[in-house]
Amino acid sequence: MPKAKAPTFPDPDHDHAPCRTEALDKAERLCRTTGKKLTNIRRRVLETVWESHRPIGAYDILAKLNQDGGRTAPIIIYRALEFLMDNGLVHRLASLNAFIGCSHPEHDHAAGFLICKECGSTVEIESKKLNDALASSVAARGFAVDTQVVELRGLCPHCNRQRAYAQ
Amino acid sequence: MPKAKAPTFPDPDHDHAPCRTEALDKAERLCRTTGKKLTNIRRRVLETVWESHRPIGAYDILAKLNQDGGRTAPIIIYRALEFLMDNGLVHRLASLNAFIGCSHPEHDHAAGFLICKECGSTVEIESKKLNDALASSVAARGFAVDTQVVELRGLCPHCNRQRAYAQ
DNA sequence: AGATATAATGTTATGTTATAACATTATATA
DNA sequence: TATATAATGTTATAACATAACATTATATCT
Repeated sequence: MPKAKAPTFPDPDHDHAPCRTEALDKAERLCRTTGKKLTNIRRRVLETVWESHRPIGAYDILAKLNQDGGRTAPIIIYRALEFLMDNGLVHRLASLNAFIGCSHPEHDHAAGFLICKECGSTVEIESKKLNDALASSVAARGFAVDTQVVELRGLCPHCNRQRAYAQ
Repeated sequence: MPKAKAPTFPDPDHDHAPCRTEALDKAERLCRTTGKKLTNIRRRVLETVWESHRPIGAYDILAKLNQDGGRTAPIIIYRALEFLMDNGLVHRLASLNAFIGCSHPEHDHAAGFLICKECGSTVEIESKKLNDALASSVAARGFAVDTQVVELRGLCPHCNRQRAYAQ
């Protein structure tokens, strides 16, 4: 298995098409492998989530799917999102009530997120150091962690630089 | 200044009255010091939040305040909560849409929370190690953190022990 | 004290996010 | 092809949160 590269913030000007394509391909493969069904609505929701690196709300997904006259109901979206989350293809950001695609759904992982308050770009981090620190500062209290929500809001490198020049 | 003791999980059988009293006293003092007004509704909301160590939702607070015939509206509660949060007296738990009292509102702090999935008891942690780990694993990516949401769900020591015996 | 500015609360309505309950349709398997 | 299971569709509503504007309380100045 190739060594995972540390994810960096997407360049605002990057060509996004491959990100989306790759994510969709991975999802197809993963579902084929596990026997799960990536149905039409699920694929369309996943595509919509992957339209950018910014989290998107369920009702915004809904609006996009309905923009050419569709009449899909909210619960349809939520059910698709539930499936996608159960299969690691999408994460929910509790602090935003929004959803974002996961680029490495292959392995289970306790993730954290960096959310740029300026451009909205969000990156998933999976740092051993971070998780170890969480684990140890928690084990000391006899607490057994199950699931974690780690969402850090701030400025991404690009927006940070912009801001410096703006001065 | 006395060294802060590491907060532990509240014993399920502990005498809770002093917790509430102390929190209210601190709030009074803090507001007197800063010139902020701890009005009636704000105090009542804070008291309600401090009825236990479990996070409570805004509408549950509302229900408690209205239980003897009151007709307070939701926004009144949210405004009181906003004041209390602005002054460090209450924290919001994004993963639960709920609120919990802060026992050390004196100093600004980037907190994390341990939430017991069994009994609901929630403890605020403020570990230097944890925050350093967050900061460093994030600085490496050129990200400048502003605010953090760290909410860990799992089993508190008491419920963990219970569960062991239940086998 | 009375005028006036500011802060807090009250009132009504509505926006936003998420799920419940049950009907129908598609898909897989015997 | 019968039948079970999974997925989607439909309708309604629950749960969480805020907007806009009116009224009341409190502080400050003259």
